[in-house]
Amino acid sequence: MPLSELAPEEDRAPRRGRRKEARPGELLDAALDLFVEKGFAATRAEEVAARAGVSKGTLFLYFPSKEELFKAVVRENISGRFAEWEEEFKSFEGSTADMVRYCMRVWWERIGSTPASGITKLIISEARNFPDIAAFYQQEVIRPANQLIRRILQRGVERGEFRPLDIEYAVFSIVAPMVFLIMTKHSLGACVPQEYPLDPQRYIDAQLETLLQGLCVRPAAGGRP
Amino acid sequence: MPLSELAPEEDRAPRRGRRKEARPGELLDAALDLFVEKGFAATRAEEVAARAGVSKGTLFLYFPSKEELFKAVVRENISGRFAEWEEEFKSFEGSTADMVRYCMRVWWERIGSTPASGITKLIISEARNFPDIAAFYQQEVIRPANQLIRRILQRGVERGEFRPLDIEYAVFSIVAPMVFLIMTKHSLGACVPQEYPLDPQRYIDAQLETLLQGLCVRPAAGGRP
Amino acid sequence: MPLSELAPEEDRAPRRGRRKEARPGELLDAALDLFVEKGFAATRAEEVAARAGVSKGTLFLYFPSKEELFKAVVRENISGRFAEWEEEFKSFEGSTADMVRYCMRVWWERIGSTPASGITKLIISEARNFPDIAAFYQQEVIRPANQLIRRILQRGVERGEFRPLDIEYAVFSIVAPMVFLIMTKHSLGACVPQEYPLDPQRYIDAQLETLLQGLCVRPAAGGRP
Amino acid sequence: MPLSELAPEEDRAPRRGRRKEARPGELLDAALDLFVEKGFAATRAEEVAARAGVSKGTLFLYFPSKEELFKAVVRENISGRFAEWEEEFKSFEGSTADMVRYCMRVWWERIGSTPASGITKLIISEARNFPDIAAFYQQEVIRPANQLIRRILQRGVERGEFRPLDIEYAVFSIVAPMVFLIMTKHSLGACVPQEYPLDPQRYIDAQLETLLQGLCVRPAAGGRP
DNA sequence: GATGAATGAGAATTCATTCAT
DNA sequence: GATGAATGAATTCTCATTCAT
Repeated sequence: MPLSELAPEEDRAPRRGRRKEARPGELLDAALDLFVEKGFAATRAEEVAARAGVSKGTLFLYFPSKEELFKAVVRENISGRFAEWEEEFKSFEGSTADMVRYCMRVWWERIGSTPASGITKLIISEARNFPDIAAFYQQEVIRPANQLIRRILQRGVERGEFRPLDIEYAVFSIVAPMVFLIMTKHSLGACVPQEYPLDPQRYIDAQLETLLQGLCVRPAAGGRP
Repeated sequence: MPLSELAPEEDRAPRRGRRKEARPGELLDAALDLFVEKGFAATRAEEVAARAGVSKGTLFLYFPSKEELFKAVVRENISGRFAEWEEEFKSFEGSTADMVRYCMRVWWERIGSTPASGITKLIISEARNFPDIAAFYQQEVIRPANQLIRRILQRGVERGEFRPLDIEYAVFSIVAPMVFLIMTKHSLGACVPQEYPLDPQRYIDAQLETLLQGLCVRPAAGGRP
Repeated sequence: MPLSELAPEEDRAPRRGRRKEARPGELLDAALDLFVEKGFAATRAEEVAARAGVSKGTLFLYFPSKEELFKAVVRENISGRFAEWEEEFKSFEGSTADMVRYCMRVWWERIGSTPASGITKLIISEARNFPDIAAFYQQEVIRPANQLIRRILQRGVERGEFRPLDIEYAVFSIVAPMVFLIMTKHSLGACVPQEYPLDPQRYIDAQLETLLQGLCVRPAAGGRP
Repeated sequence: MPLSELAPEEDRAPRRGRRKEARPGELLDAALDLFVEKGFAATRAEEVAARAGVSKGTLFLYFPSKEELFKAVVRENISGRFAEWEEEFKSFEGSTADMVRYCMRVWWERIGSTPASGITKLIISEARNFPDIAAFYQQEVIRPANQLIRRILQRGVERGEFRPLDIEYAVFSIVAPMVFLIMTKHSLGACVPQEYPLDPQRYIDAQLETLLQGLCVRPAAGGRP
């Protein structure tokens, strides 16, 4: 048995033949990056393949067309974690303000700061070229996300922590700053270095401060925001 | 005197034939629409020409390349109105909360609700393909806009109307909802009809409500903003 | 009678409306220059018009197509002077060597040094794209020219001035240096300045020297070269 | 051992399919032919591809643009054989007249009669559209060629075989007939069949006869040339 | 399975030619 | 007659996709 076979595959020079099962994933990662960076139309299939370390032909071995690759990228990066999050929130013990804080921070940790955040920019940029993908994303991500936030706001109002709200539209007070942060990160933030990137902690703190004071009932005096 | 003579010349210009003066504008309008809708790469030059009612060749008579057309679209739609707005705000008499309200509403009227709003989506989507245009836009639009808002917030804080703020980042509490509204309008909002479009008045009112309560000092008691 | 009419037309500012009858000629001159410089296909009709100081439309007013313009250029620059030259030579009194000298020098004066020399380069470059023009040129220019030279050589041989020659092919001993000089002038000579242009007098003298010694009978005795 | 194994590999290569090694050469050959025939501008890239038996796309796989193809054609057909020829001449034993004869005949065999001769017509026709290529050709081909001929003439003069010459310009007495023969072959000669083609042996013999008698010292006495 | 040479439909761009003014 | 805005056929070049190896 040659020594080379003892080393884990990826530790060896990955010149050729990496873990086979990993290829589609690497292609999807590369595709996400490039689609986010340049848009669907301006991304060349060969570039995706090159970044994934395979040849052009291999890309089409796993995905029948560039469009199918796009769909797979969206599917792959759709957070299917809403059920899990609903659970976390159902058993949440603290104040609703804390829920909102937790919500934004955990979102940043698990989504916003990861490459998956790019999917948001991608969908926004490409929605009108792929209306069915857009509808799918609306269905699978945006609607559940909004629903989750709506429940939080409802809880706040019901428990007398938040003032009466136009809940349907108040949702966007939470969503907009998150979307804005992502858009910034993936567009201007990636190419106008003297002004960006924003500091995400400071950004989220600043938004939360104003947001929560804006949502909470104004007490004779107020607890910490 | 026939009524028709009251109409400005260009309204009676021949639908086809010589109209050198009008062409570039029509092409820029068509291009803005299509670039916003499909992105730069996915928009065919011939489509732009067709939408402007001219032939492919005519487009290249006025713009030496598709890329120059893109740049011209951005240049054309850059709001050079910040000086004017600064003026309006300098002489503003009311409360700073009213300034913020005025700011968002007037923005919607003059920018958000017009086709020019598309430029924001366009820049965000294409920034990384056109970094110099992005830098230019940052310089000419974003920086002055942020500066304007920063001044408003400063005024609020200085006059004791707003609580102490991380002004640099508090700016985004005003910008984010506006950008989000535009993005919605130009992406999902244009292709997932069952959930959109948002009602802009209601949206702006809801955001202002939370935003202003979030910014203002908490009074012992307070009239609603 | 207005004063302006006294001045010769071309002396006045030729901003607009030059001598009408002159236009086709100016177009032909411009076209010859540009066709020689860049070739037929690489010359744009608008450039020809611009160099002639008229608009694109005017060009097509005088010549129904770019190809017809080309044909007119060739026709215009065809030396119809062979009859006249035949005459000159018929009554020529001196030695045949002097005829040859006279021939090359007069050719340089009347053709080689003028813009009309470009037609040779043009024909050589474009012959295969315009075989009928090539045939026409062969018929109208090359054949008579060769005929003229053939007669000179014949005279030299008949009078015992020249040695016996393969007259048909000896013609090229006179033609080749002239064609070469023109080709040099209009191609490399126009763009490799450190080696060119050749000095035409010196060139012609050098060629004549060798040529005539080569043609003349060797005075006393001589091994074949 | 089967005979077929003696044939070089590329002779047995499949007419279609993978032939990366052979493609550029085939394309260059096709391009040389067509550029010589029709000129650079009038030759369509697709035609070149078709003549090489491949598709449009394949051409651009090997050459990034039509202009680079042109440059490659010139580079490919530049005779790098001057060193070798210098060698042949250095060790030449016979008379200088024989050298001149050998020179023209060997030139016809190795260059003039091959497709590579087209490069001369190509350069002359396109020099002004590609001045840098022209300069390169001047540098790499014309200058060494002239140098070679200059040395021959010098040898003739030094050994008392040739009369005193304006060597710089006498070079053209050898070059001009060769260039003329090539130009004839590739332009009128290819499209006015009733007068052409010239018989190269007869042409070269006729030129040599006159040329050498013109160069050699006149044996006993001499009338003025 | 993987590759990359080859393909050809499609997009940007050019430019001869037309024609309303 | 002259103009130059407009046209669209023709051309260069790109790139998703195929397929022989």
